[in-house]
This record gives sequence, structure tokens and C-alpha cells, in this order.
Amino acid sequence: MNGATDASAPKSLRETAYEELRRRIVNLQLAPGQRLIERDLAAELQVSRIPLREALQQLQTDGLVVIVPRRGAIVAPFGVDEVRDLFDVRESLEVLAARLAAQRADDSHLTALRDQLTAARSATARDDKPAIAAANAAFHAVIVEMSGSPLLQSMLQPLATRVQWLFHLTKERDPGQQCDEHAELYDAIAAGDADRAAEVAYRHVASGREPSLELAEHWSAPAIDPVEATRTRQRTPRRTDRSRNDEA
Amino acid sequence: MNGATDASAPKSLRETAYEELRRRIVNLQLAPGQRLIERDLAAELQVSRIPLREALQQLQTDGLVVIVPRRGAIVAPFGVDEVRDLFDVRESLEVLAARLAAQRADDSHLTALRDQLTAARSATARDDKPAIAAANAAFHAVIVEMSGSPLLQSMLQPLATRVQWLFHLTKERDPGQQCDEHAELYDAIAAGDADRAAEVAYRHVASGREPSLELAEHWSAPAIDPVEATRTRQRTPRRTDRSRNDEA
DNA sequence: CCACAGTTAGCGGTATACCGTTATTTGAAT
DNA sequence: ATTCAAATAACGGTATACCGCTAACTGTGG
Repeated sequence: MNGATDASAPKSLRETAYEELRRRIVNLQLAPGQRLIERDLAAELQVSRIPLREALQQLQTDGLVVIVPRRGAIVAPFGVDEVRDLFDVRESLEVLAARLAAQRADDSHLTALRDQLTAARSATARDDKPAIAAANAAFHAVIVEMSGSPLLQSMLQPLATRVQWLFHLTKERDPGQQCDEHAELYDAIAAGDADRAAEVAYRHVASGREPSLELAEHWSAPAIDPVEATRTRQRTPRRTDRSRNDEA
Repeated sequence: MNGATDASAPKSLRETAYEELRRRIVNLQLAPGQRLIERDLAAELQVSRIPLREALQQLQTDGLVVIVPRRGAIVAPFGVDEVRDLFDVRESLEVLAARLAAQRADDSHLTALRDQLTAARSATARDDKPAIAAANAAFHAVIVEMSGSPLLQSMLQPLATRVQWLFHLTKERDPGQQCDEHAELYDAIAAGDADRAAEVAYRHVASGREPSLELAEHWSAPAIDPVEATRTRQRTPRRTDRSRNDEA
């Protein structure tokens, strides 16, 4: 039904920093390779370095950030290789999720699933991009929840975030096709047909692979080396007594 | 080739704390459900709470620890459900790793793989338990490295740790069979036969499932609820003036 | 003996401050 | 100018200290 994290949570600063940074990365406000300096970010987000550091670590486990020990952090590179790896793993795990969901489906989850499907459909009709994305994401989230495996859930969550990131990098896919594929998946799950659900889920993921890879090659990423990228330091030139007067 | 983390790393306190705690958990020195109190552990490991907290978070992403926000941390429960979920996911990902390894095999990796296989064989002959475990772990590590997917690697690493944990909980499996299955897997990979490698890897993982589940049911874990488990506090009874005199 | 209200203190969350390493600057010598 | 070394400061790592929430204790009245 929801998928939202407990609304009554007072939200720690770590959490807010984490969410904000994640948002900025997925939004491309922070580009891959961008240096992330603890003090600066802490100041900007109005928190101390402690919760900020923890947020960065969390982002690293999501694969959105790379931390080089004793050096610093950058937004994770996201090139063709990473896209390929992402699809490899998703093809495995989303298939598993669909299969388990089909085996363990129950009515309340099924209706939730159908609700998201219709929501996505109507959003597609209105051409409401954010709503489409939200509904589709929720659709997947319900399937993962249906799988009943917290472990699988914890592994797919970061992948979903990366998919969303990829989506922003590649600018969309056909929402109509998305919906049709989801509908097919829903039918298989509702029928409790694990093999068919697995098959459909596989095709659903795989169908996005080639287009994404093609687009990924266009970015022609400069192939960032994290350890090199964290080598430089920003320094405000120290001013002499004379240069102090030269200022505007 | 190696799998060891860069030897030239000066090792931060966070890292040492992380490794030590992981060791204790996998060793069962810290049992599932055991409460982990930041100050106490920090004092025991001779570090401050900052690196300790970070170590705990890292352990959480490995699935060895559960952190309940604003409450505290416990060693992650590991019951029948978790074992089942672990096998579900491993069946998917180890198959993928084997498949990719077969596709991307190169000579240096293949020899490394064979080396681990023979090492495991000779260790089995000597009945050297730790060496067997090490060689088998290294065997898997090489396969994962061969897959050439840092993402997959990052996802399988925590699972390997959990498998090791499970191993301690269930007290071993037949080393001979392990070796035979590994040999079969090696052949398939060396032949570049991805489908066969995938098939063998699947059976290899799946064969451990039932025995492990059976053993898991024996622990008859009290089914720990993390949020409940972190509710209590240890308090040294405050002493009155009179009771102060009563001490030995 | 039990219930309930007030008090104490366990414990996680966070800010601040210091340390060590190392990239940049600066400036003197060539 | 170019090189090289000493000086400076950027930045990650960590210790310490404080805050707030709430569980555990206390003791008073039933």
C-alpha cells in the first residue's frame, strides 16, 4: 500500500542529509565524478560533519558515491560498464522477486499492485511524467514487498535508485510500453504462475538494456578514476597585504 | 589473484573496529540478538564512538547487524527465514557470477581458480578445516572477480560473509562434495560454457539449502524482534548511603 | 502488596575541536 | 624563468562533550 518509511519517524539529520544528497545526485544536480567535500556539504546542509559522513557512507553502499579512504568522496561514475552491470544484476534479482511474489501473493498485495497499475495508466493518459515514474516505482516496490524477503528487498532498493538515476541520465522510455509490460507481469503474479512471472520480469528488464546502453555510450564519460579525482584541493589564494587592497 | 585488501592501507580505526566486530559475530562470540552498545564496544575496542558507529553501519549493510533508529543495535537475527532468503538470493547471484565468469574468463584467472581448487583438495586430504574454508572462499572470490562486475562483487561479498556465518552456526558440510562441485564448476568456466557454469553453480548453491534449513530449524531461535530487543537498558542499581557501607 | 508519579541515568544523536597527512603556495636560489 | 624547499592550509579521521529521549528506579499513597 504505502512503501513510505514510517511517517512517525522524527528523521535524524543523517537521514535528511542522506535523502537530500541522494536527491541531488539522482537529479544530476551533482554530476558523476563531482567531488564531495565534507565540510562544504555539511555547511550547505546545515548539519555537522558527523551525520554528513554517515550519509555519505550510506550513499556509498547504494553505489551513488565512491569514497576513497583518507582522500574523500565523489559522486560515483556511471558509464557504460556500470549500466551493463546494473542490468546484469537486475535481470537476476527482479526475476527472483517476481517469482517469489507470484508464489507468495495475497489479496491485499494484489489489489495494491493493481492500484499502482491503474494509477500509472491514468498518469500516462494525462502525460504526467512524475506521476508515471512514481506509480511505476511503487509498482515495483509492491512486488518486492510481496517477495517477503527483507534481504532481497535490501538489495533491490539501491538498484531501484540507480535505475531512477539512469532514467534521468538517459531521459525516459516509452511509458505506454512500461505499462503494458507491468500489466503482463501483474497477470502472471495474480495467476500465481511463478515461471511466467519470472519470464515476463526478465523480458521487462532486458528490454531496457540495449536502449540504455546505447544512450550511455553517448555521454562519452571521461572515465573517472576516483582516486585521481580526489587528489586536488580547493584553496583560496592567500592574500598579501598589498593584494588585500587590490580587492573590489 | 589475491582478494586481500591493499596491504599498504594504514587501516583506519573504523576499519579495525569493523573487522573485529565482524569476526566476533561470525565466530558467534557475539550471538544473534545480542545487544551492541556503542560506548561499551568503543571502550572495549579502544576507539571512540565515531569510528565505532561507522563500523556498525557498515555491518548493518552487510546484514550482520540491525540498527533500530534512536534505539540501538543488535547482532542480526539469523533464523530459518533468513537462511531461506539467503539461499534464494545466492541462487540468483552466484549463477550470474558463474555465467559471467565463463563468458569473460582469461588465462590468469583460470590458473588462479585452478590453484585454489588444488589447494582445497590438498587441504581436504590433510583434513585442515581452516585451510579448506579459506581455499573455498578464495575459489568463489576468484569467480566473482572474473565476472568483472564491481556491482555484483559488492553484492556478493556480504552474502559470502553470511554464508561463513551460517557455516559456523551449522557446523560444516562435506568438504569432499564441495571440492567435486567446485571442480565441475571450474570445468564449465574453463570451457567457456556459460549455461553449464550457471547450471552447476545453481546446483552447487541449491544442494546446501535443505541441509542448512534443517539445521537452522534446530536452533529454535526465540524469534527476536529488533525493536523490542533494543528497548531495555542496563542499569547499575543506585546505592543508598547505607548500602554503600554494606559492600565487601 | 500494588499503582502511580517523580527522579535518575543509559544510550543514541550531534556539535565542536584537534590531529596528521599531503596538495598548493610562496619565495629564494639557480 | 625554473627548481626546489619551507610554509601554509585543505580535508579526512577521531576524541570529547553535550543534548534529549525514555527506560528503569525510587518512594509515596492506596
